[in-house]
Amino acid sequence: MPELPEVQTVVTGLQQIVGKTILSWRELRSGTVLQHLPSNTSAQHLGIIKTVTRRGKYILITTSTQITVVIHLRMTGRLLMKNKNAPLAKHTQALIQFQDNTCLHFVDPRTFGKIEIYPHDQQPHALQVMGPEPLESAFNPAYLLALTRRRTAPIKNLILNQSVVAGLGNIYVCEALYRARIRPQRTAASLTLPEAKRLYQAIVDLLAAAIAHQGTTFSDYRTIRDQSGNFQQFLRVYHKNTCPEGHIIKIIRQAGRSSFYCPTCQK
DNA sequence: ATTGCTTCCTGAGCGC
DNA sequence: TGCGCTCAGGAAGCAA
Repeated sequence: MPELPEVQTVVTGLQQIVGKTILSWRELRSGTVLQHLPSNTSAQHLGIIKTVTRRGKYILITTSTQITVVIHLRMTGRLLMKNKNAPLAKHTQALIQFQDNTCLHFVDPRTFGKIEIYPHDQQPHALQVMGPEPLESAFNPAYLLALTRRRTAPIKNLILNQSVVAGLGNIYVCEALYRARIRPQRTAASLTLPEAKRLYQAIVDLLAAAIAHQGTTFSDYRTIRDQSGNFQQFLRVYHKNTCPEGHIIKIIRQAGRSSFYCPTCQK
């Protein structure tokens, strides 16, 4: 599933659409594109792409006509750059067509992904309450330790929460907790200062390494050139039978998701 | 305020 | 071979 490193890889790839003129968008599956523009705005004149950026797991595309296109891939969404008359893959839900005969395809089998079109001064509520970017200075050991005080939720649930820290999903949370040697079911408040420091460092190092390897392809994620990521070969606990030390991995259920951890290495 | 459960959806993998 | 069942999970919405 696309988490921060995968979304960052897509956004980096999408820098090639900056400067392109949008001709139109097409919604092939009803409900995929949510339009929040005033009713007197013509959707046919979306303008020229100015920027493509990332916030958490959201992709933000701004245009010369003061429009922001917000895309969330959820679990199985893909964005693929193709030429105008390229055949449509199964589950292609929407298309953004450019004047230069290229086209951005949004493919999503499970249909949880969304494209939202906003005026530039509006954005989804989730972005307004989103926590700091983990690779920026607002996210640091002191911030993480302060947030965990008086919180009874498991540490895993806390760092999955996008309003605590942006961009982490199930894979990187499991991996970060293994690298920090902390069990996922520990209450947040039970973390010590050294543990908070380890967790911070594990998150930062892990995300940087995953970005350097174009993300993790577990099932559906691809780059915009339809290539797999390479970080899956560096996973230590997620969907593994044993950790690198040879201990048997345990699986428990938390926040509706599978937690993979090593009962020996993680305390 | 915080926590946790349910819902959305379809393909893969499994047992029989 | 093919059927039916279970599982995968991000985030909104809601209940406690």
